Amino acid sequence: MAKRTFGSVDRLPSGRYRARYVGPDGRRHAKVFNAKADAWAWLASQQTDLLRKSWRAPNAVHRTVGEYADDYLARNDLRESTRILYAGLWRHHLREAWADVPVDEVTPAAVRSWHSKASRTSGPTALAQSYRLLRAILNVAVADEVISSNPCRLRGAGTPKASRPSRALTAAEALQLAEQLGRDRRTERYRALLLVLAFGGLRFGEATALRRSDALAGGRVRIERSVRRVGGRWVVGEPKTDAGQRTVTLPAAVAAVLEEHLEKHVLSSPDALLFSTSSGGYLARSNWNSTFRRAAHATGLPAVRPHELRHTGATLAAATGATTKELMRRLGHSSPAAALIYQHAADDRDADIARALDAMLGAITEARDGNERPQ
DNA sequence: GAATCCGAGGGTTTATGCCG
DNA sequence: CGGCATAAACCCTCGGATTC
Repeated sequence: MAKRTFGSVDRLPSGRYRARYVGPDGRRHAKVFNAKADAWAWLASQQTDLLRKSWRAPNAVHRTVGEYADDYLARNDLRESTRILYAGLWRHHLREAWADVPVDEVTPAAVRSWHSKASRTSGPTALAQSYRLLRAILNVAVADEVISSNPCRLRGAGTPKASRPSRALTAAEALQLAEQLGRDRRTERYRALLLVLAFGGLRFGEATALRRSDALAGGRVRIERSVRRVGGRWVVGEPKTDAGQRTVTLPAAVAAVLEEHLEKHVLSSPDALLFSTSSGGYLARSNWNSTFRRAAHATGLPAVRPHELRHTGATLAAATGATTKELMRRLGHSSPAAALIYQHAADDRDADIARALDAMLGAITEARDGNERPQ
């Protein structure tokens, strides 16, 4: 049942009348009048403003984009990594242009001209992300009803162009890289890591969080955590869902290399890192990247990225005919979307399926001809 | 002493998850 | 499905250590 009146009017001890209502900002607004009718009239006018979307919270109109940004970044429901990312976007791409502009003076034209100017100095992704951040910040002002609509209306400006897809290395290329790493005694300790990434399909952060005690018998590796760097500090995370926690079995040849690696490069303590820097700390991605790149260059492989090793692991697993569920488990995915990509990548299998169908059809034909079905 | 590599830092870009 | 949040990867740079 709908409320019959908007707001309420009550009588104060002084004998005057006070009109009150709860605004879209969740706060209660009030004004005192001498006459009861004036109080109701004021309520009616506020309601009209609300319906016309022209209602403005008192004192909020003149807040600047910078003030809204500060609030936005201070929200406690942002993860630290996101806050760091957004703070960087704000500092590098938005602050100079927008910090001192009152939110109600941000026009679509101003946004457009900022965007076209910024497109000359920012990369496409940074531009799209900072545009989205600006839009998100101003959306708070819209929610506050300080402005009636968001001036960020550039079509498609929030979605950067997709980059080129990454390719998976072949098993042979991965082995070639491993050999290359083994040639130099300085990079030899990276060889096992490369093989584990390529044939186990582990995420880099999962591999570098592995400890001696996670290497189980039978070439199995237990993945229970991952490590990443947030704002210059190492953060070891336990996966929130069960999907990330899993045990991956490595091919025997890789397991053998890992055994050797354990003897030569890993301290004896059960919690010694399996793949660490020479000083025993977590392996930084940038260092692994450059080592990887040098090896790739030395073997004459076309441009490859370290992450493509994971694609290798995934694609090879898919090519063995693993089901979506099996792939998800091995890769630690919580949704099938990613695993499906690899299954498509393993489309070579289609020919095998066709051959198998041929065999079945042949068998049926033979049976119809009265022959025994060959077993 | 120059060349090369390692390790670290920080900004940028991509991938994935989640939710309405 | 799109927007947003977040995780993860990429990329560049630089100082100091190591090797040649």
